[in-house]
Amino acid sequence: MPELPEVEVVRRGLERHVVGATVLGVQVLHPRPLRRDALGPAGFAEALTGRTVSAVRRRGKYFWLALEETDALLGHLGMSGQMLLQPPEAADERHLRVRFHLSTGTELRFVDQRMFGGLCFAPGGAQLPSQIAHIGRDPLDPEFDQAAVGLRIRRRHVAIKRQLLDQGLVSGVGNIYADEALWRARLHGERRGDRLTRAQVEEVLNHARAVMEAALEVGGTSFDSLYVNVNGESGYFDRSLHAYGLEGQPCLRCGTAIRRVAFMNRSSYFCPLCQPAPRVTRRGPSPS
DNA sequence: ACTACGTCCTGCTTGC
DNA sequence: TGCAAGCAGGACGTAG
Repeated sequence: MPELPEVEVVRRGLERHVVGATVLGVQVLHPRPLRRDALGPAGFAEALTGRTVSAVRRRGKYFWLALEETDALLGHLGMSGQMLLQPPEAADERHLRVRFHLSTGTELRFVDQRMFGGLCFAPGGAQLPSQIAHIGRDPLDPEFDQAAVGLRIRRRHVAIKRQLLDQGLVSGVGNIYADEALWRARLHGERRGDRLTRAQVEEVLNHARAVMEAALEVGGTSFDSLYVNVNGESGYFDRSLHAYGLEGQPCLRCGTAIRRVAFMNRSSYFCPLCQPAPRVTRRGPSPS
């Protein structure tokens, strides 16, 4: 599942291979990935044809191809999306959704099995598409204001894991890196932000940044064959995880079996000894 | 205004 | 054997 490091790997690949290229044609093979596009498949194709990519940018898990520094092609990989550069003679991928013919002679292909991802045309969005104006800066952004984010976290009566996953607060952190950052910070995900110290919040944010930077260094994380970077090469990083997906395995710090609990229609993994649950798990007014 | 939960998707895995 | 349910999960719409 692509999270921030994987998307950054894709961004870099696109930056290297498509900046300067002109879109000669667009073929939409499935309407679903364009569900957030205002123009519809035909309008989408028309709006992009003839445009030249001037830059490739990213915020959190979103990336966009700036078109002559005015409009943009905005994308999100969802759970299983890929941006592949392929020679025209390469066979269509089973889940090929959108094909771009480029002036470089290669094809840019959006492939997405589960179709949680998508593309859309962003008028005037070269610097920052309006569709993602509500997305917060990510911890790898030079302008990420950690003190301000920390303050917001400590003002909310919301569990720390929910806040880490709140893309409007801090973007780029998904379920995997949230669990990893919490394990490193020895914090249970149900601990409420307003019950944490400034140092604890600083620490978990620092760990979130550190684990994503480490993943980026080795080319992104991959847990199955669905994620493939822009060149078709799988990323890898799963060996460095200490909590996510390790139910029943001993915690590397204390040896206690890692536990898995249901959380927001997904799972949370944590060490029950190193990351003790808060005494009050139910939400509500603070006892006074 | 803010928070929380259900829904969207497909394919692999698990269980009866 | 075959089918159904479970699971993965980011973002958004809507309900509270």
